[in-house]
Amino acid sequence: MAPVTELTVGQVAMRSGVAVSALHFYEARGLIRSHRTSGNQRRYSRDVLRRVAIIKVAQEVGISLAEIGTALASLPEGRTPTRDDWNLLSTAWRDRLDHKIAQLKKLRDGLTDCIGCGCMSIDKCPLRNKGDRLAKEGTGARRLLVES
Amino acid sequence: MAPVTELTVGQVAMRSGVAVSALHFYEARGLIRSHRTSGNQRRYSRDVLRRVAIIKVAQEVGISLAEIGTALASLPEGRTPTRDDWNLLSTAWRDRLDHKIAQLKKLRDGLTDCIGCGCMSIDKCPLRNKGDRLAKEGTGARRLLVES
DNA sequence: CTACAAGCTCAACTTAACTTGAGGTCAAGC
DNA sequence: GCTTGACCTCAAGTTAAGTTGAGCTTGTAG
Repeated sequence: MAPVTELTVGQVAMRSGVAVSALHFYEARGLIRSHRTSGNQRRYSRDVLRRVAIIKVAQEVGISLAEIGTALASLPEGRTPTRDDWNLLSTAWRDRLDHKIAQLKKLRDGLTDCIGCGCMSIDKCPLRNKGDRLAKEGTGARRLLVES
Repeated sequence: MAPVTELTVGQVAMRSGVAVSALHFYEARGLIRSHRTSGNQRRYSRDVLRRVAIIKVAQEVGISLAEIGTALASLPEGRTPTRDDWNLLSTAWRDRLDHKIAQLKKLRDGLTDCIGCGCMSIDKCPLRNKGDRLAKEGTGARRLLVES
C-alpha cells in the first residue's frame, strides 16, 4: 500500500523542509498543485519536491513568489520544469544574481573608499548621490529587499 | 533671520531625500532627534543630515533600522558619529557586506554548476542542503531579507 | 488680518511571505 | 469503537519600514 508516487502535505513538508502552512500558502498562490483524496486531503505527486526546491533557490536569489509563480506558469503547459526549462530559469536567475552582486560590490567599494575620510556630508560623499540609487515605486514599504 | 544652524522637517526632507513621514518615523524609533519651537514644531541641528546619510547607507548594506539604531545609540554619549566613529561603523558594515557578497557568490556558483545538470532533486543537488542555509528564527515572515 | 503652505498627532493602511488559532474532519492503531 | 495525530478551512496576526489621511495648529507673505 505504501504509495511510491503520492505524498501527503506532511511528507512534502518533511522532505522539502518547508512548513505545511507554507505549502498551503504556495498552493493558494498557484505555485504548486495537488489533488484531493475522497476525504479532501491533499496528495502531491513526487515532482512537487522539485518545484519546491526551485522555489527555494529562487527565493534565495531574491526573487519574489509572484515572479517565481509567473516564471513557472509561463512554462509550456505549466509543467514542472524539465531539464531545459531549468536551464532557462537558472540562467536568468544567475544573471540577476550577478547583477545584484555587482551592485553590492560597488557599494562596498564606496564604503571602503569612505573609511577614514569622514566625509559623510550629503553632497560630497562618494557613497551618496551616485545617481544609481534604487528606483522607488509603488506605495507602502519601499525597500524590504535590496532588489535586482 | 535665515537660521544657518536650524532646519525644519521639510528642509531636512528636501536635503536628505527622505520623506517627512520617514523622518518622523526615524525620530519615533530614536534614530534622530529634534527639539521643538515654542509652537511645537521640530527643529533639527545640521548634523541630522549626516545621521540620515549614514542611515541610508546602512540600509543599502542591508542593515535593519533596529540595528542601525543600536549602533548609533552605542556611540559614546549617543553623539552623531565623528570621523572615528564613522570608521568603526563603516568598517563593520563593509565586512557584513563582504560576507553577504561571498554568500551570494556561492549561490551563484552553485547555480552556474547546476545549469545543464537538471539535478534539482532535493538530495543530490549542490544547491540544496549545503548546510549553510539562512538561520531562521522568530515568528512571522521569515525571510524578507537575504540577510548577513 | 487673513490666507495658505507647512507642521503636528494619531490611527489605520500597505506589502510580502508566512504563521497561528479556532473549530471541525479523517484515518490508523489498539 | 475510540483515541490520537495528521488534515482541512478560514480568519486574523506578525514584521519591517514607511505612507496616507483626518482633523487641528503654526507661521509667513501679502
